[in-house]
Amino acid sequence: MLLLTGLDHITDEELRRFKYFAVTEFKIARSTLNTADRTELADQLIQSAGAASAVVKAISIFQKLNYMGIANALEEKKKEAESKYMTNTKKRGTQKVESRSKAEKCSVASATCSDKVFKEPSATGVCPQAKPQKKQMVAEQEAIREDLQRDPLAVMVLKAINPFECETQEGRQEIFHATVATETDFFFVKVLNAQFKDKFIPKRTIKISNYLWHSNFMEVTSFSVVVDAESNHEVRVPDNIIKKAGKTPKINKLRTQPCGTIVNGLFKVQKITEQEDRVLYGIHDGTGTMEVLVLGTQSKPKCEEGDKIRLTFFEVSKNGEKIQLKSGPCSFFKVIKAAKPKTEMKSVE
DNA sequence: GGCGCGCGCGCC
DNA sequence: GGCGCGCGCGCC
Repeated sequence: MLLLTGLDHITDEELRRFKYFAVTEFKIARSTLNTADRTELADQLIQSAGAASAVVKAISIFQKLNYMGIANALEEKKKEAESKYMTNTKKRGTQKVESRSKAEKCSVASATCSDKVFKEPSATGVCPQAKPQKKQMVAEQEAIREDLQRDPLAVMVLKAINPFECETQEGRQEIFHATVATETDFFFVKVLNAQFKDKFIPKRTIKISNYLWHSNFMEVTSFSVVVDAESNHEVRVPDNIIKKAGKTPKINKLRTQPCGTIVNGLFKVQKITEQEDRVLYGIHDGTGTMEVLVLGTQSKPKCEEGDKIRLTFFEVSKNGEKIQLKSGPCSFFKVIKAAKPKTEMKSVE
């Protein structure tokens, strides 16, 4: 399962390079390797070297290919799995029930989970057919190297929106956004695997590890591990933080925020400018006005002056001297129609 | 010392 | 979650 998780995170081109090294590292015929897909490859590696040794060798290949993000993450997962195996072995027989319930709590997308995942790779939510663009992949690995947070962080879920389809580095997939908080802070989360939705239930405390920290938001990927916290380890979030987390920021405040700040909120529209591949919305509140740029809306939602727009995961962005809110690849945009004024009386006295 | 801004709280 | 009020702090 560890292997498969690692292999799922590389492109087809990288897979070919992996196989090139695998021929010498493992004693497998090149012809057999070449036709293997990710699942078959993982199977062959294990057949050839045994599960434990196959992981070690795979890590060494990832290191040779300089895919350090993946190598490190695999190494970490391996250690995790080993320590789990040790405790399970010790407890076996006396506390079998408890260890099983632990495994069940663990998400399907986690690499340390039951071999069910191994037999059904589609259940991991990672799309093996995806052909990410090379440049994006490099950027992603950079991010993994710099921002991968391995230590579990306990947070309380404040809010989670319904999953929706969006274009990511791994192709088109279901993602969702959430807001979570610790005792002292709240932050927004981008979850790139809709299977985690059943963990992101408001008021629940969850532990997230192997997530990416993007300076102003958290990114949970298929590589991350999300588990329910033990009932006696609940995070208690003060009311003022909960309230602040859900508030729409004031426009004058947004003007002072650095580029890249993630913005969620409900705004009143006063002007709409439609262009071919984009729509500009003029928004206002009691503190000022601002522009919202929504890119690439194939289906332009009908919006009129006076309606409101709900923005999720928009970014503060600079367009020349002008500060605006811009949609990113994973932004969510919704028009909320203004309440219709009471329809005209049919008969006037 | 006065004014203004920002934050927190409570009501709707 | 929006809105409005009040309080406290910092600057002139």
